[in-house]
Amino acid sequence: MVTIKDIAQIANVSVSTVSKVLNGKGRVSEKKRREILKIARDLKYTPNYYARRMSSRIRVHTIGLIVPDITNPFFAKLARGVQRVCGEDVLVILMDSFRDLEREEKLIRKLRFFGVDGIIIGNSRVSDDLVKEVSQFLPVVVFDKNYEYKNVVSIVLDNFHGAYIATKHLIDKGYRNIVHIGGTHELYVSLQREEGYKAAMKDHGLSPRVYPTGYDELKGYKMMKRILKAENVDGVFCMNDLVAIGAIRAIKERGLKIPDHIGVVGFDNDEELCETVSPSLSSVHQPVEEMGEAAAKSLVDMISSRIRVRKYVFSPRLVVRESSSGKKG
Amino acid sequence: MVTIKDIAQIANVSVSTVSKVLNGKGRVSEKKRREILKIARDLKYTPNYYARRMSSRIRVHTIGLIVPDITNPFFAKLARGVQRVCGEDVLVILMDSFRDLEREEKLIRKLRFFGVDGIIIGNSRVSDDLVKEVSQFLPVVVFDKNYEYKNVVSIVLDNFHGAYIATKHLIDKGYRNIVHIGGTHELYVSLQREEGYKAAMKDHGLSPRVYPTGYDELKGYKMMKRILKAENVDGVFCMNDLVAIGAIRAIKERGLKIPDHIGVVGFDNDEELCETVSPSLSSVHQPVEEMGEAAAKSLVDMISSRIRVRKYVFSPRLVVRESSSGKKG
DNA sequence: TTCTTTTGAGACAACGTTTTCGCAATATGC
DNA sequence: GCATATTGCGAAAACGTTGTCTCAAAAGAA
Repeated sequence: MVTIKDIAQIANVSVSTVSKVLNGKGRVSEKKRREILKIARDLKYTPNYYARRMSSRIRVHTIGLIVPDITNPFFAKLARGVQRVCGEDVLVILMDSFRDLEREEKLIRKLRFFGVDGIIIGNSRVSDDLVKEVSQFLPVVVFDKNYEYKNVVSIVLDNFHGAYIATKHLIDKGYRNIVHIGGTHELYVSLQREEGYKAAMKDHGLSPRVYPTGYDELKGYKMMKRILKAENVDGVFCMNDLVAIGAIRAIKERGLKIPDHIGVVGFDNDEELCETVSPSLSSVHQPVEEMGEAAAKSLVDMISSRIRVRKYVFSPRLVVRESSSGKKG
Repeated sequence: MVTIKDIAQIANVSVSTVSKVLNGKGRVSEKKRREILKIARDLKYTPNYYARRMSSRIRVHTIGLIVPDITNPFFAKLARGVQRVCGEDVLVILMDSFRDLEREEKLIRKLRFFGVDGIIIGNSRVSDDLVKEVSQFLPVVVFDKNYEYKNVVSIVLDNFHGAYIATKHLIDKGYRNIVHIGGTHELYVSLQREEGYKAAMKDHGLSPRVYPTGYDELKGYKMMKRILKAENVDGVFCMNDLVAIGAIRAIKERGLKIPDHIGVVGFDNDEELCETVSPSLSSVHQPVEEMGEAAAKSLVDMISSRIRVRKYVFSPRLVVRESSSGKKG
């Protein structure tokens, strides 16, 4: 590798002079400046980041982003948002923990070991202890959860509101017997969505019925099948799109029409999924990319210890498609 | 930050001794060893990666992975594969170029600037010049393209074979008037898939008909519409799943039944997509994760200058679903 | 006891930069 | 022509490690 020394030797100057020229600092004569620049170019010199980082105040920030599953469009979008704000001076190290919490812990330590300047944790299931520990050393951004630790910023979606507008939309479209297929409450968001649903139902004089289950297509399918057997339903608000897709399958199998007999609304608005399924699925959209952007920005703010916001709250909006376009008959 | 010096001071020893203990090298008395280890733990010492990397032979490798769109399941899976092989001693820096070739170039330079030890380029549209330039400094892995440069490894899928078995499958299922909705040939793979299709058709005494278009759902939809107007078709082999989804939409709109009247097969086997669309879509599966794994492994091999393979060829397999289950009537 | 070997530990250079300081040489002001 | 200000450049320390080399002390062999 060609170093600053090599350049200095060829140009017959000291390393300090070369460094000054390369960084545009200090005073160097125009003549030498040109000469040194030319040599550097000819030699295809690239500064050694590691050395540079050692000797000076860092000017380039590295931030680590850990997601439980990069294959999940939600996290892919998050990653996009984070990367979008990162110009020349920020490097994002993206890591996939494969939904394995133990691996996630390891990765976080690995990031620390590799000397990142801050960490964004995409998984809301991460343990509080870990967040506490890491935030002692580095600024941290987390999602969907509030922390009171210094050095931690929370980015949350107003899940309550999202669930509320989704439910209200079904009511407005004429559906009345609306159930909610929700999650078990180990995910904080599932609780919030449930509450939003309940509030909307109550505000309109309807009685809420919640069916907790898991978060994937199969869980949604099975639960919907059970519900159809058990009671009279004409509307379903699901805690996410996957569950909704499962529910749709169950409803179709039963010979019922969507949206004529039953209206369905999901959550997350995974476009690919929502547009592909038939009928296309209405869903609550999270501004995921924007949330990722906010995460990166606030992390950089913390790193350079500028103003610090403790919490960002984003508002969801409803994307209406065929699956909830109104009851008939 | 706590450094080795701090530990040395507290333990009343020299930095060299601390370093030896921490690295398990050299001879240190059991008593001091314990003492130093304890202090390091209490102080939550983390070695400075940058300093370490400067002074010694590197033991930890960083590899950069650039993908055009992390939101695309294909590249997300690739990223998974790459990350799967990376244990303690390898760090993956994943970057999304947002389908912007200029940005991609910048990112590659950025990676070089950040001192990665090798680069995996996920985008087969990358310019040859860039690959050439980068490979002068770093080992590079590319996909779907062959290079003769030293320091470059190619990982390719046998697209010809994939297209061949997909087409043959349609023929075996009783379809005869099979068309191919392909890509424009700026993507090398599109050419290969087209050739595979043609070969299968000719081998069975059928005449191939190729309709080149783009790579997304809308392009597939429009082209299929045109085809249905223009000629008598009972089978479609599409260059990817997105195009196939578009074709399915056009076919359904026309009032034709899949697979009864027309059989459809896609390429890439994006499970989420293929299983969600109705009828579910048969598709040629690429072992993407395995390819990512191979990429990472061979890159690490090159970095540590062990044996070097110039090219890896992977075989696709067909996943049969409803959309091609046989012609009726 | 005396000589040799082993053990434990510190001093110091090196890695490639940046940055501060000092000092000549030149330019400026009177 | 002298004092002062400015400019151009290099020497050297520092960043946190690792690794080599040296050396004293302890242990072993005679």
